Amino acid sequence: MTGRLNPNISVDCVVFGFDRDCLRVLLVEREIVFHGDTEKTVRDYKLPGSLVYNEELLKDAARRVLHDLTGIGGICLERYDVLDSLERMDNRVDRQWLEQTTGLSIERVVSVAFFGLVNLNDPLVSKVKDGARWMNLDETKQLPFDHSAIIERALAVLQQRLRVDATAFGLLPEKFTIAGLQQVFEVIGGEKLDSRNFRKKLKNFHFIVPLREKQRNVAHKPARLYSFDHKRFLQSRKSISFF
Amino acid sequence: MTGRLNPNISVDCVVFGFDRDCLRVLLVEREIVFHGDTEKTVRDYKLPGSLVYNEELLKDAARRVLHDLTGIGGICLERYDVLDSLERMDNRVDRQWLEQTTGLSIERVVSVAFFGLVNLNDPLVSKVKDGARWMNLDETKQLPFDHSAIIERALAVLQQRLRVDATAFGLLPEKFTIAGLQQVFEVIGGEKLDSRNFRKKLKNFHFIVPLREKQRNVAHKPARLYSFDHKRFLQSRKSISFF
DNA sequence: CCAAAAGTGTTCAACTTACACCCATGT
DNA sequence: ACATGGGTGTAAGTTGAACACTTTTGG
Repeated sequence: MTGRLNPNISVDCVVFGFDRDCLRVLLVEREIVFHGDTEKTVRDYKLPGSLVYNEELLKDAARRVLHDLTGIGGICLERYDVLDSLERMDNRVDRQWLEQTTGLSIERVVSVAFFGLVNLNDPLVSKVKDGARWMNLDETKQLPFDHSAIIERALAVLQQRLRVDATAFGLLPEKFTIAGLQQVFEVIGGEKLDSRNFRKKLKNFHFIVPLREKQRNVAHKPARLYSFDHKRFLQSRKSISFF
Repeated sequence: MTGRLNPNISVDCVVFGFDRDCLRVLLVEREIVFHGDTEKTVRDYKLPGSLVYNEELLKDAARRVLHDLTGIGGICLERYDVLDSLERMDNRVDRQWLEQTTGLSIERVVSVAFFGLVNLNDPLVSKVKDGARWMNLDETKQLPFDHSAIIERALAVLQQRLRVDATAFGLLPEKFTIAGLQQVFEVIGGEKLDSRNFRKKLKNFHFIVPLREKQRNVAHKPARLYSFDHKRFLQSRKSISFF
């Protein structure tokens, strides 16, 4: 991307990482150098975000910024919020940091928030640039600024999507077990589900197709494997809701 | 509001007007003067919208712009979308019009969309400035640019809100009939409802309180009047969904 | 007495929730 | 043989949809 950065429009990304039995959020370390009587450096973690180019769609900007700051690419991002409070930049820290890193003079920044979801078992994604870090969701309750609230809202929207989307299957291997699928819903939904009722529900969903194969080398009754049929999913898309 | 307009950020408002048995949308006439071989003036209707001041929250901007362009004030607006396509201003007409009316040079404009809902029987709202017009929803399917789609999305969000909110009661007088309430849901939802099932559902909602009063001077069995108890509504807010 | 809208109940199908035991494998 | 997670069925309650007739008033 070339062209000029727009000093008034930014994007912020909340990327959730599914990690078997917990959810994480991708943050980037920020270094702020204060030039006072004595020079002082402060480090903290923030959501990856930055200004947008004039010729750039917001969703493209979100992907670019995410890739530049964390090294992660090729993921789906969905817009879900707009941050326009006047105090966001009042803190001077954020503004100063932005001015330092962009070389622009910053007055008003309206930020558009995106969220996405990846599988942390995928090595393409679990390894991030220096300075980026997957923080456990539980530890994000006390982030600076409004970032904790931004994450909380993103999670709520993600949970909605999960009920209606094929999102969940993006986190699973080609061949997966019902228990594996259930775990996705449990971790993201944040609550245990009854496996009998869960399976009963899936009976209606013909886009989840049983294979002849089973697990091997597990120290218990091996589970049947299933695959996700995207074509059938689109056909039956009308009236589906998980849970 | 004083200060400087930000040339990169605008708001657009979709205001629905409930008119007994139909829905309308508030549009403003726009006049574009082309300076060609012969001077030509073109008029069309657009959603009320304009640039935002640097010191202004988006929701305040939306209220201000709406009031300035249409004369309507004091209504609730909810943010529901962001319009960032690069072609929006490609048309040259929109850009030229904006530059004419704001005196700014326009490069990139990201617009944040709001919607609201008013009662057209309320005379404070049914009378609008010259150049503004309540257009029947059915007639908005062929508006220029992406405005028809913007309205369609706004309607979808409004319909969701209606199921969960106290929105409907804002359109009714202090004392209303069940049939009146049902009509709100029918007009906005765009479908007839079964009155037996509708009443049955309301039985659970103790924030709709029956009065001793009845209608008078109607040429049929007079209906009982009800009132909306906002306190009780907030208490029972947990698990409510109309329909 | 007529027109017009108000008001009222039942049945059926579909879905949700809660709950406990046997099964197939690896060690 | 045992530990581990896989897999199954039923009963009770709730919800949503369909459907027709009697009541009360004004004219």
